[in-house]
Amino acid sequence: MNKPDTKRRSSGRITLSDVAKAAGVSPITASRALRGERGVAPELADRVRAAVQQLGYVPDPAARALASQRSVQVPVLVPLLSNALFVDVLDAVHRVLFPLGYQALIGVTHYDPQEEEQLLRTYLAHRPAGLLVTGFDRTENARQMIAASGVPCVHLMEVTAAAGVYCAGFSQHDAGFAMAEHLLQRGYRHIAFAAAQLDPRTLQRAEGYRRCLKNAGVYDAKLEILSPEPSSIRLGATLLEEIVRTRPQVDAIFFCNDDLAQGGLLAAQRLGIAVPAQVAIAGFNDLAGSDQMVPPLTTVRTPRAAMGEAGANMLLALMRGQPPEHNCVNLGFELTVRQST
Amino acid sequence: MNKPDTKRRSSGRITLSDVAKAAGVSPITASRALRGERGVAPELADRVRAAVQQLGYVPDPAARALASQRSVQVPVLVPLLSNALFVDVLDAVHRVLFPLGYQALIGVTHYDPQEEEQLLRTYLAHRPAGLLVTGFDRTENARQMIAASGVPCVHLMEVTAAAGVYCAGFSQHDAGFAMAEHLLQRGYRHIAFAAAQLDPRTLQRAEGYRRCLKNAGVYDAKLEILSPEPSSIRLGATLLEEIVRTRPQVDAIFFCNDDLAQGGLLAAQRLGIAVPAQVAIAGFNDLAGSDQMVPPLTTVRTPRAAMGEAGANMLLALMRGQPPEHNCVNLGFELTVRQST
DNA sequence: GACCAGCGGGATAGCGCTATCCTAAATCGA
DNA sequence: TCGATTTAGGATAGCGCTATCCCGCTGGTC
Repeated sequence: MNKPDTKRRSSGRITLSDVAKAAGVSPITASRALRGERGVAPELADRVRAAVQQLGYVPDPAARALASQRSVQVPVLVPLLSNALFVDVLDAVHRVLFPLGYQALIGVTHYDPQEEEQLLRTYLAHRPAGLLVTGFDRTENARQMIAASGVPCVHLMEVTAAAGVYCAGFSQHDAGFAMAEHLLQRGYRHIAFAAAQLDPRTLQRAEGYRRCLKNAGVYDAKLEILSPEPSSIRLGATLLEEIVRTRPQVDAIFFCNDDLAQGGLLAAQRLGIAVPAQVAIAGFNDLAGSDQMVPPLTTVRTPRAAMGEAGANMLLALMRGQPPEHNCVNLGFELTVRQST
Repeated sequence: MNKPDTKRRSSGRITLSDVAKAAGVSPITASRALRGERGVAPELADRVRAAVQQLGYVPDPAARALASQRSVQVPVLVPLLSNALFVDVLDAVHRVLFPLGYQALIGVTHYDPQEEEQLLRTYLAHRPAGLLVTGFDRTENARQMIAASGVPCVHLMEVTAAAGVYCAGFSQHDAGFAMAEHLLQRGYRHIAFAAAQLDPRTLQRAEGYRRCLKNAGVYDAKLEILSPEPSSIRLGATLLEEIVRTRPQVDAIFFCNDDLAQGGLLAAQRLGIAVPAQVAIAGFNDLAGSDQMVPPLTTVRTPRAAMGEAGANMLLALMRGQPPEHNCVNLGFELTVRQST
């Protein structure tokens, strides 16, 4: 009759002690064996692993986090989930981190620095193992919280030359420049830039466009149509209609994202405007469907999966205490010319 | 000179004890005050809240989880993120749970029951507060793990009459039936069903379509085109091409998802097939862009945000120990007739 | 052969919070 | 008025794991 001690709160869960007992070692040794820490005699380690198997032991992440001051969680802060762009990045991140036991926590900032700050506060309280954030644009407070926490952090989507910052992305500016250049080469001279959301990366692309057209001496500020509304296919249609109505001289439109471009293309079709004969249309990101449009959409293929993967791997190195090879990985982009320009 | 005790491991973190000390109460009272548990004199509670504010205290979720045997995490298992459908559901779930301090953990099963089982094993080890899963189709093992864990669980996307099961969804079968009925009413008699992925919900829609056409006596098994490949715009184009090539009698195509239908519509356009004059095209889910297609796509609007919201609210009730009003919420669907049929 | 670094194993003591029990004061009936 | 409840606050003891210190044992060094 082993009457349970009066004050037991046990959850019936199989604990490390159970494993240790079964393996005939002390709990600490079992712990070390499972984490592959320090020297544990191979034979003991095997016994521990066998006991784990036999008992179906699963470590308790909460206890682990509490004792070691570090969890397995990796918050990933993205602006939106409704843009396929970020979904692809997340997917790649998850694919790298999950098999290694890390938990990607998805945080949605809605492009709002205040909201991001709030999310960071919450997530940092969870003692995350690492942190992935989108771009460099955030409140001073947020920056300091990240720095003060000591949690390794990798920035996605953009690149910078700044020291001590880890990032995996590409030059949004150069990509915008490249597309504008392509349109110039095709002979267009009244090239509009239609953008939504106006997040930092969109503005960098706008700057690339601007710089390129200025170099060629064909820049016209009136041909920039910047809407703060969220990007969508419908908005793309609206923007195209507005452009053809108010700026009839426009012979090409560079949309800052493919959903806008797709909407623009469909609107052109509805209005009986020939693409690219009357107006050329270009997009950005090469989202799903752009290659199927009629005509297929010229766009810039961005390294979404590669950014997620590279960022996650870089973070992995940092979390393990190994400085990664490069601070900043520039993954480039690929101008994808199809029949809409 | 207060030399730290020899064996301090303190992380410098502000703890509940600090708050309690500042408020002049015991840690337990502070804990109770913050959780709004039992009776704590309003004045003391105020003092505690003030101390929290002043010190910038944030509770440690790991410690909390360890002590209370329950975390604030809510895993949400969805098949894919690349289908906007699930992203909308997730977004709604997050919107409900996050403000109340819960953490939605996103798990992607890739439509694979084994993978789902593995994810469940991992997530259940985290002592989640609740669980949201997609549909009812899972391994027996997975079902038992959920039941044994005692974690409240709500099923999304489908409905069932089974007792003791919580769900928020709509009848996929009836939705498939309704679309088929609409096509019949429009006078189409050779109605093809084109599907991809072939997950349980797709098959339920297929069954609805089948039942409806059989009732009308116009069912033809040869007009079902079922592809196990993942659903995509491109695949929709391929399927349409295949249908017009091999089944020239077809006068309407019911695609099981809007991405397929959009791809089909674009392919028809490329092939010079008039929609709906030569072939009518219908989709499912009313995804972004379907209303912008040329012609706009007839589809079924599904209650994605509502399912996420209702499911999360139901789970909330369960997590608080209150049985929800209904076991199963049927959120219906809406046939959205546009010009493609 | 004494000495010291290196290594494998274990005992101990928390990590920060809450479940549980306890006590003393307040409330309540009859 | 007095015992029986109820109530508010606190003391205590973990939750399950790992950081930290400790010890005994090699095995080389001079």
